[in-house]
Amino acid sequence: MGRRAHISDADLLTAATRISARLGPGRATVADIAREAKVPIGSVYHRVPSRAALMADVWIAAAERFGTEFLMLLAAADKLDAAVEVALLTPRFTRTNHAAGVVLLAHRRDEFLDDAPEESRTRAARLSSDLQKGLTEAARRLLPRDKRGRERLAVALIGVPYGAVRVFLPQAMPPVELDPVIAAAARAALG
Amino acid sequence: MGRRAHISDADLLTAATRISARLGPGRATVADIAREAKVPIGSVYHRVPSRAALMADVWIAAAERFGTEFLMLLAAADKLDAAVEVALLTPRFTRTNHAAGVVLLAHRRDEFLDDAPEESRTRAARLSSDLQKGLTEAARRLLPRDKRGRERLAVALIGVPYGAVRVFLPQAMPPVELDPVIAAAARAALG
DNA sequence: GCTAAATTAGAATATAAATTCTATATCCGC
DNA sequence: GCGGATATAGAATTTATATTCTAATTTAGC
Repeated sequence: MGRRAHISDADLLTAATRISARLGPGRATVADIAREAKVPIGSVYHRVPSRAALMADVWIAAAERFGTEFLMLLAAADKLDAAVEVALLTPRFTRTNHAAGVVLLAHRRDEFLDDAPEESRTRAARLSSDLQKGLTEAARRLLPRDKRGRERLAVALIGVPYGAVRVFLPQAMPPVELDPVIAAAARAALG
Repeated sequence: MGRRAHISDADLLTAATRISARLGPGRATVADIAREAKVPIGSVYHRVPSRAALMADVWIAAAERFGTEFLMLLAAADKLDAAVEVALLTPRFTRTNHAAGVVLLAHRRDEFLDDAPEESRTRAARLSSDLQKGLTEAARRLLPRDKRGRERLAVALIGVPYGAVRVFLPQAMPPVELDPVIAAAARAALG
């Protein structure tokens, strides 16, 4: 077999997520991440081919977790009022997964993906296109009259909660009192 | 007197604003900015003491332009419906000043200020505190019953339009059809 | 207990970009 | 038209980090 690792790959990803949430992906150095994970710098390069690949993994892991839930809820929404519930995923996810929430909401996707290897880019592109598809389909169902239905849905279910939560991130947690405000705003944005 | 400069300080700031809007402040190199401004690298250092100070200036200039208008409108708002108009400043400002809008909305304040010299930090802190003061005062006037009035106002007039516009930035322009959606959402968020 | 595999460990090297330095050009008032 | 002031110009240096390299450990199976 060989020597067993101090930490798992998941632990490294968690450390990288925490550090890049705190400092932003551009300022998260490999040394910072290694320190947070309590492994030497060299060990990091046994797990991942490059800092850029690790950063991409951080974003992809966070986006996958959020996206899966989002699309599940969205697909199940049969009425506009049910769609409004989807908008509440953003503050809820952020409370449960603060670091991943900060990665997705307080930083930019491109900061994580700019130097990413091709494979990571492909996975990230797939996530984005899945989201677009989900929105398009939901718009056809929920806003059949609206020519710009998908855009409206994106603004109401992603943009509005995103902006509301951003008022508090990255330092603070979005308070629970925010949720009804988001719901009301999203509902109004849906027309 | 001495040799006259090829470009003005304002031109340099404009170039820095454009480049950092496009690449993000972390990836905007002095060489990139010098090229955009059509001056040699060395000349940049005749104008500003450091890259960090220039980046701080970029953010401060954008925030000052936006903040002044925002606070003026907010101070003049005497009813909730007038406050809703304030929320529309964000998409309008972004259309008129795309680069400055992207600086303020698609990047993070801290990315511009992290390494800033003390003087820039102080100016930036003043801008933030002016905004807080304006919001507090407006909350007292417009939402006297609401214990979290300032927070609510921040979410409705900053967070909501910010999130809505972010759906389109940095590549696209927020379409004019977005404005009524923002107005409706902001109005709803105000309760 | 020995050996090969897998990992820790961190020093050495490479790289990219900020900053500084040295020279050169232009301008204005005299 | 001369001299100090100010800017251009870009090469040289420094600095901060990513990446690579060489050893030294630890483990499982023989």
